[in-house]
Amino acid sequence: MHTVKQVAQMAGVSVRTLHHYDAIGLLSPAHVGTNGYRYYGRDELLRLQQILIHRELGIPLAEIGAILDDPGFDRLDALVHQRARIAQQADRYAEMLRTIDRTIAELKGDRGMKDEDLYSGIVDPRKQAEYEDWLAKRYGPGVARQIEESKARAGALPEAEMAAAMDELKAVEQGLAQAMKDGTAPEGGANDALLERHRAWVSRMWDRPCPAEAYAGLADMYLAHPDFVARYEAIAEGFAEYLAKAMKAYAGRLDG
Amino acid sequence: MHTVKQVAQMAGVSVRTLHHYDAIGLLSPAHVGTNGYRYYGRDELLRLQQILIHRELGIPLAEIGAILDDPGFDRLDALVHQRARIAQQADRYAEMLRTIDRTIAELKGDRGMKDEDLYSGIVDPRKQAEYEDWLAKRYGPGVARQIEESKARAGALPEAEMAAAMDELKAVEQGLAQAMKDGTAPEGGANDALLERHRAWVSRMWDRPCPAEAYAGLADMYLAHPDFVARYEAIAEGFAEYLAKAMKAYAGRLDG
DNA sequence: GATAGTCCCTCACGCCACGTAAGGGTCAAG
DNA sequence: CTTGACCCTTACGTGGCGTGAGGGACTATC
Repeated sequence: MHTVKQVAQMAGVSVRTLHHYDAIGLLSPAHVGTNGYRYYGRDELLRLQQILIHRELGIPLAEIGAILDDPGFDRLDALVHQRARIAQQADRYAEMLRTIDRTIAELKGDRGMKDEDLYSGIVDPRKQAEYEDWLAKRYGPGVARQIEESKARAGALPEAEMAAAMDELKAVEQGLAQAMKDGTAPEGGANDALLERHRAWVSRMWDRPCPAEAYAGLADMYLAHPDFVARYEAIAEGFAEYLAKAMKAYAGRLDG
Repeated sequence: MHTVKQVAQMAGVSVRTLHHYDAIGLLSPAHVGTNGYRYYGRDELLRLQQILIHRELGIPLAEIGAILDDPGFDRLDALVHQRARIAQQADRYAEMLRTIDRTIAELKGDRGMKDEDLYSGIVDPRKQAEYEDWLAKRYGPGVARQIEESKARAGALPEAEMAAAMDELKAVEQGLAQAMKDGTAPEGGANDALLERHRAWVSRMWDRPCPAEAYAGLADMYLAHPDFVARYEAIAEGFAEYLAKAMKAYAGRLDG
C-alpha cells in the first residue's frame, strides 16, 4: 500500500492529479483510511500505468475511463495495442529528427526544401486531413477508389492491407517471443497455432501457397541474413534462432 | 504566400490555432489583405515549425514566444538544441516500449517486477527525482556493470551494440527512403555514400566481408521474401523495389 | 448576374486537465 | 508535546485551444 505522494513520485505525476483522477472516478484508491487518507495497491499502480500510457497518446481522460472499464477490456490485448501506437509515436519522433536535420542543412546551405516538408514528422497524424480518409479507407467505404489508387504503383499492397498485415505479423512475433521468454521449447507443439498463423501470413504475402519445405527454407534464410537476425534480435535476445528452430520443427510436423 | 487553411493543413494544426497564435502575438501573418485575410510566407512557416517543436516538448506558448523573440536567439543554434531534446524524448519512448514489454511479460507470467519499474520511461524525466542520477548513470560511471549484464547471454550481441546497429540501419533506410521521395534515381550514384554504409553494416552483422556479388544477391533475396518486402513497404510505398535496384546498381559499380 | 460552394473574418462562450492557494486535520520523530 | 512533513477538502484560476454564431469574400457554373 502506497500513499499519494509515493505513487505520485513513482509515476511522475502530481498529487493533485491523483486527487483529480479519484474525483472523476478514473482511479480510486484501493483503500481509504478512517482519516480519509488514500492508499493504493498494486492493481491501482497497473491501472495508473495504463492511464498514463493512454494519456501520453493524447486520449481524453473520459475516454480512457471508458476504455479501461469496458467489460471486454483485456489488459494484455490493450498493452499490445498501445505498444504499437507508442512505436508509431517513436517513429514520428525519428522523423522529426530528420526534419530538423534537413532544416538545419537548409539554414546552412540554402538548398531547396519544399514548404510542406518543413513539417514531416511534426504533424500529428491524427490531425492531418487525411486521417479521416485513412479511417474510412481502413474500415469503411471508398475502398474501390483506394484500390485503384494503390494499383497505380504496381505490385504494392494498399496501405490499409499493409498495415493490417504488419499488425498481424507483429502479433505473431510477440506471441512467439513471449513463448520463448516463458521457456516454451521451440520444437514442441505448443506454438503450433502461432506458427500456423505465421505460415498463413507468409502465404498471403507471397500470394501463393507456402508448403512445408518452403517454410523450412524460409527459416534457414532468416538465419543466413543479417537484416532478419537484427530485426528478430531486436524483439528479444536469442529470438532469431528460436524462431528458426520453431519454424523448422513445425514444417517437419506438417510434412510428417 | 499561403492562406490560413493551406498553412493549417501543411503544419497539421487547426485554423483556430493560427488565429490564436496571431491573437497572442506568437505568430503574425507576413501580410494581411485589405479584406482581413491572413497570408503567411516562408519565414512564418519556419517560425511555426519552431513553435510546434517547442510545443511538442511541452513548453508553454508564452515561453516559446519569449525564446523565439529573444534578440540573442539563433535559429540554427536553437534547432541543434531542440534536436537533442527531441532525441531524448525518443529515447524515453524507447524505454516506454521496454516497460510495456516487461509488463506484458509479467501479466502473462507473473514474474516479479518492482512497483517503480512499472513507470520507467513513462515518467516524464523532468518530473522524476532520479533524473540527475539517471544522467550520471548514462554518461558517468556504472558503465562497467551494464556491460557485464549484457554479456550474460553469450554469442548474442550486447544490447547496446544491437541498439546502435538498429539505429544505424534505420538511419540508412530513412536516408534512402528520403532519396526516393525526393525523386533521386535508384541507379544513379547519388546514394553511394548511404549504400556503402549499408553494405558495411551488413558486413558487420555477418561478421565477414560482404563482396559485391553477395550484396547484389542480398538485394534479390529482399525482393523474394515477404517479410522484407513488408518491412520496407511499411517504410515507404515502393521502397522495397527502390532499395533492391539501388543495391544492385551499387554492386555493379563496385565490381565494374 | 444570380446562385452555390468554399473559403475568410471577428466575437464570444465553453471545456478539459489540472495548478494553486486557503484552511485545517494527522502522524512519526525527537 | 512540539515540530515538520504529510494528508484532506473546497474552490477559484488558467492555458490552449474547440465550437458555434453571424456575416463578408472569392470562384465557378449555370
